[in-house]
Amino acid sequence: MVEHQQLDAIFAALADPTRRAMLRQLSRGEFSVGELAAPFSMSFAGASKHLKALEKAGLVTRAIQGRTHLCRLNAQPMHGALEWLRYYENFWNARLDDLERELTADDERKRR
Amino acid sequence: MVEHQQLDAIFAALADPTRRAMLRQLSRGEFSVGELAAPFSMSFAGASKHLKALEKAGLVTRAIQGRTHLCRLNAQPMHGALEWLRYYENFWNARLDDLERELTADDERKRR
DNA sequence: TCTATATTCAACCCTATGGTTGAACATCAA
DNA sequence: TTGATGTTCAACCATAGGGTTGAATATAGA
Repeated sequence: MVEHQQLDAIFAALADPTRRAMLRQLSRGEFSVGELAAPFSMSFAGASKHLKALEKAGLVTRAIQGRTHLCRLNAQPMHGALEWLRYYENFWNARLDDLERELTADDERKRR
Repeated sequence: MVEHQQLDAIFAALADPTRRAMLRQLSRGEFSVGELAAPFSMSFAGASKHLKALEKAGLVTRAIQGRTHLCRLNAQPMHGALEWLRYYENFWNARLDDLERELTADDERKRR
C-alpha cells in the first residue's frame, strides 16, 4: 500500500505547473539546478524551492558534483499516484459507455 | 490536450487525504454532504469546503434535492491526470529494468 | 590567494488553504 | 406557523506556499 502522506506530497508536488515542467525537462536527462531554473522568469532561489518540493515528494534526486547539483528524475513514486487514479478508470469509462449507448440509441431513432 | 490549469486543480484536489477519502466514498454511490462529512472529525462547514474544492476540480457534481445536496463522482477529469502520469511510466519501468539487470548480473557473479 | 560561479539559507511579503464558529437560508414535517 | 434539519456563507485564525531579496557557503579557476 502506498502511504497516504506520500500521496499527499506527490499530488501536491504535481499541482504546480512550474514543477511539472521541471519534471518534463528531467525526463530528457540530468540537469543542474541552474539549467532547470533558466526557462522560468523566476529567481534562482524560487526555482530552488520548487526543486526542494520535488525532492520532498521523492520525484527528484540530487548528486552534488563540485559546486553544481545534478538533478535526476525518479519517477518511481508516481507509480503509487497512477495506481490510485487507476482505481477510478472504470468510472470514467462507465460514463463514456453511457454516452456511447445514448448516441447509439440516438442513431437507432434516426434510422427509423 | 488537457489544460494545465485543470491539472493544477485536479492534482491540488487530490493532494488532501480527506478529499481522497470523499472520492473513494463517492465511488460507492451518491451521498449527501452530511453523509460525506460524517466520517471526519471536522465541522460540517469544513467538509463542505473540501467538497467545494472537489467541485472546482470538476471531480464532483451536485444535485440539489430539497434541502439535501446529493453529490456524485465525476471521474472524467482524472483521465487527464492519469495520462499525464502515464508519460512517466516508462521511466519507472526503466529503473526497475536496471535493478533487475543488476540483480541478474549479481546472480551471474555468484554462479561463477 | 582572489574572483567568479553555483547553490542554499534566512528573512520577509502576500495570498491561499484548512480549519473553526455563529448566523443565515431553505425545506420538510408537525 | 413553528421547529428541526441540511447546507452555505462570512468572518476569523493559523499555517503553508510561491515569490522576492540579500547574505552566506562551497568550489573552480586564474
